[in-house]
Amino acid sequence: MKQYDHTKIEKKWQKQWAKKKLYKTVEQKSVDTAKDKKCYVLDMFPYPSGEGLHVGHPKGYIATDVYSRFKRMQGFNVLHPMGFDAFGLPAENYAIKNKIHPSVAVQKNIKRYKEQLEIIGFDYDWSREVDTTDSEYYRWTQWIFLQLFKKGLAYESNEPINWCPSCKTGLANEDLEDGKCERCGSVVEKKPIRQWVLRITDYADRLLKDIDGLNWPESIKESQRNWIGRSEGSEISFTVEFENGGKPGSIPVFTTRADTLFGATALVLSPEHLWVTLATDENHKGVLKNSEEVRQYVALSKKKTEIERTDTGKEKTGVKLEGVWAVNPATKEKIPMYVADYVLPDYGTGAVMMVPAHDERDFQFAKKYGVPVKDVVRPVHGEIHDNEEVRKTISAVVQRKSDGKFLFVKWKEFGWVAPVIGGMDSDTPEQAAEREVFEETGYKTKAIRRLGSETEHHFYADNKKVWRARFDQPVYLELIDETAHLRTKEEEDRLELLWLSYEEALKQITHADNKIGLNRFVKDTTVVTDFGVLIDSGKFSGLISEEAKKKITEFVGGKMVVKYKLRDWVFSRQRYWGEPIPLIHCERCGVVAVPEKDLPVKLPDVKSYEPTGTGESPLAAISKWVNTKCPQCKGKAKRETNTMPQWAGSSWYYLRYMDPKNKKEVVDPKKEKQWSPVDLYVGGTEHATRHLIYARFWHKFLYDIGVVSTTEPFMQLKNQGLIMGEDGRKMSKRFGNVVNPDDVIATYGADTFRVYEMFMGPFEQGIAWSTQNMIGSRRFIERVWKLVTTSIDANLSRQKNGDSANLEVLFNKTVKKVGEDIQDFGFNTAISSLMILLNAMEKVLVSKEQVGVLLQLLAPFAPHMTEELWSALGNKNSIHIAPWPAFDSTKLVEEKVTVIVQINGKVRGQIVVVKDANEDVVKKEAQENAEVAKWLWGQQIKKIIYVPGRVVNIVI
RNA sequence: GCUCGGGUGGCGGAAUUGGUAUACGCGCCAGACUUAAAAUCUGUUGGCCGCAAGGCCGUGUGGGUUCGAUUCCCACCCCGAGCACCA
Repeated sequence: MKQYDHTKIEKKWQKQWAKKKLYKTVEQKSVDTAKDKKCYVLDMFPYPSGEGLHVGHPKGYIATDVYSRFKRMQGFNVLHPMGFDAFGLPAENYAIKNKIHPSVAVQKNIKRYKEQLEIIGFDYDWSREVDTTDSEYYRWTQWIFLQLFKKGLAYESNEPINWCPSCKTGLANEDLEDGKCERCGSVVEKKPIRQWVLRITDYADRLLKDIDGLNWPESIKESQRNWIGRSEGSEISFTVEFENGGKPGSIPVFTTRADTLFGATALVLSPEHLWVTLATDENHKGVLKNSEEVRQYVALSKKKTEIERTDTGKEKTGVKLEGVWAVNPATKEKIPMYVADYVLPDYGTGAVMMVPAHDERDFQFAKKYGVPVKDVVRPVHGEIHDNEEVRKTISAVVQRKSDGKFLFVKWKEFGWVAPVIGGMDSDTPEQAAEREVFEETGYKTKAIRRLGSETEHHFYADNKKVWRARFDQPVYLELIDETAHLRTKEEEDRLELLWLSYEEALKQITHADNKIGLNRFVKDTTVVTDFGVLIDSGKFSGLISEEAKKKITEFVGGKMVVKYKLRDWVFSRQRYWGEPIPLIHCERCGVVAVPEKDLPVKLPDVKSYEPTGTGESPLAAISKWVNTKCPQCKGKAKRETNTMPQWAGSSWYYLRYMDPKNKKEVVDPKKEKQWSPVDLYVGGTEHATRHLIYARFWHKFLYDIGVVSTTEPFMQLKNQGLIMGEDGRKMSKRFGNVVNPDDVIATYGADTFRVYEMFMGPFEQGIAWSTQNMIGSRRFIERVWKLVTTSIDANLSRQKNGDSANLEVLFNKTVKKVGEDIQDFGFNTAISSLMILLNAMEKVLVSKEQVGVLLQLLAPFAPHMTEELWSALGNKNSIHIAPWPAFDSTKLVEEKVTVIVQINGKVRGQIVVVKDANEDVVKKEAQENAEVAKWLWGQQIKKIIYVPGRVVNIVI
């Protein structure tokens, strides 16, 4: 028996495979027939850092490798390529820090990554490798940009954008994390600089809608939906009038709650709102009486960082605009105007109507600044039924001063705990509340105030057996004295008095609806943000919110609109290491596209590439490169000096793999049709709202201009869970817990490494590395080695007790399960069933065929050792192109099955019966079983349930 | 706060349409081999009570549906992720 020498075996086969071009993908002649047997398996290509790979990085690559090998064995024409993404900030910052030119550093890092990947034994077709920094690649990145430019989807802008003071460049919204630069953690500023922006918002609707059809993890889909942030609402104009007699103007607001328009008691503008800017400038003195105060407030809020500005916990601030007012278009009432920085400038119209009664933020502001609160929606709880008995009630909130507890009653007959609730006659809610509290509890009280508006409840009154509608007004009352007066005997028998703290009350109150008044009092808020029925809203009173939105919008001449949170993609970086934006600024013709024949616009090779920090790219200083001729008028012109963001190259790389050497176009349409779309895409969750949105956007654009044939690039997406360090923390140099795959592979072998990473746990779940646990995988590999080599040595006639024929069912089951598990990424259970099979095989005499099947099933996971043993078995061709084993679906169940016998659902015994045993026979046998009979002794059997082949349950 | 995931032995984790909970692996314990150790092999291993036979309890908590619930329904608690003053 040969010793298992992983290093020798792995080197040998990696060399062989490369030599024989085993994994080279070829296009098939006929697109139509090729299409249904193709499989495009894609990894998110790495961004090669100077650190090299740690053991966590290859997890996804191993998974796609297993999957693609499996698919190849199933006869699919597999495309499984790999490449490198290397433009952008991280590479440039690394280069600056280490004083190596980025182009040199990147090539060095790529080389190191490739070496590390190669020893793991992947089946990549390296002849298709792409490198986003190669000018032959970025020629096409630039080409796509030009198409966007030509379609008007790339535009120049000077709006304030996110600026990272440390990286010295503008950033897209997607590049921020909690208002900080995602790369370096610096707090970003708002800075107006000239920049190129892509109109991704034009695609917002399609990007959102098409999410539904994707076979992606729910969490990623949800992240994208959140990020796009669609909301339907109304745009409504408010007339503005001037105290000094100026000409009235109007300001549009965006709202999703037009149904609350009658409750709009102020108009609020963001500090950046154009109207505010105009009203406070030199030319419009006299419009605002407090112009200076407003100007100062605006200046102050512009100084705040994004984080300070959008901190939800912070108290709201603002300034009233004196000397002007707005007119509520529904009520025609004059309402005050404020400027406040809780209103964001770049969402909706930058102005909102303030409805304190039905919006949490407005309520906070209104309370502080004394804006009136007007309730216009009555919340509805429960569902409306026909023939309801209607009651108008009050519910009383009574607090005792001495210990702060609240008064409740317990209904002795039903066990209900509730506040005092009583019917209203012709009196006011206050009078009714005082009367009811006294009658039911004997306490004298004084009503202080109503707690918000009425609430509406629909419920089934159990005690009276009727459906009931209740309109309830919560009222707060003060105790006149803390001693209760005598109650009638009748009341004493009916109701028990309880004094409860707020927390106790929340727990004990038996009907959730009865907590409303108490909550309004304790939390000191009467805000109702739910939909309901309109009240106090003129002719719209009585309508439900959903209906009223549209009708009120129409009534005031507004329109229904859709808004998105998604912002256009800030696409230029004031940095060196990126694709030059292929545009030319001509003194006469303006912005002109570089002619396609002149692409690529190569990044000039320079010594000094540090960012300038002025808002200009370092390229601007290279006059030889910058100064050029206008392609149209041949006059003096300058090149655009901004470069593209890191995400440009990765937004379309999956297309280039289909046709990596094409000099004439992005991709040959025939090849595109054969391979598109990507069938399976694997990578980390960190790309949820950047790469995966950008790539979808570009893909849809390319679809629109006829470059690609599908509307979505990636049909199925899987996220690998993170591998943490042995200490449970994220693997990082800082923690000293990084495990290097090269070391692991040198000691234990690539096959062990691969099997372990797939066996660790569910693929999509994060998990800590454990070298100890990995040894279990090594043992498994060694046991397979031993089983196969001893079988070969003994000429496949090892004598053991038993007979390999007994394994037939297990083999069929395992073949089925391993195939299914790989198909849906259940690698851990696939390996577990292979272990079960091995355990069984070790105990009996196995045939050459069976040994072969074991190796084939294991081949995608452990490609080297299975190849070695496969060839030792006498096979001439590679195991990796051998057809995947088939199973016999008639032989998935043993001839004899164990049926458990339960009595009243508890397992009391088991019987062995033939597979298709007659139900009555099984039931009879079950009762005769000695263990079971014991429990049945002297009992009356009520019922027997039989689940074929599984369980007999006897009910006694 | 909203949304999406997820809570199962000492640990990683398995469990078809509701049908023997803890497969497989790690660790632990015991045994074999060895002068010894490592490696390997064999066996045990959810908790409680019991000498034992055996019994009871057990999938975050509390209810419910069912002959039977890790699985379905309701309420709640905890952990992870995304979004968050988006009107």
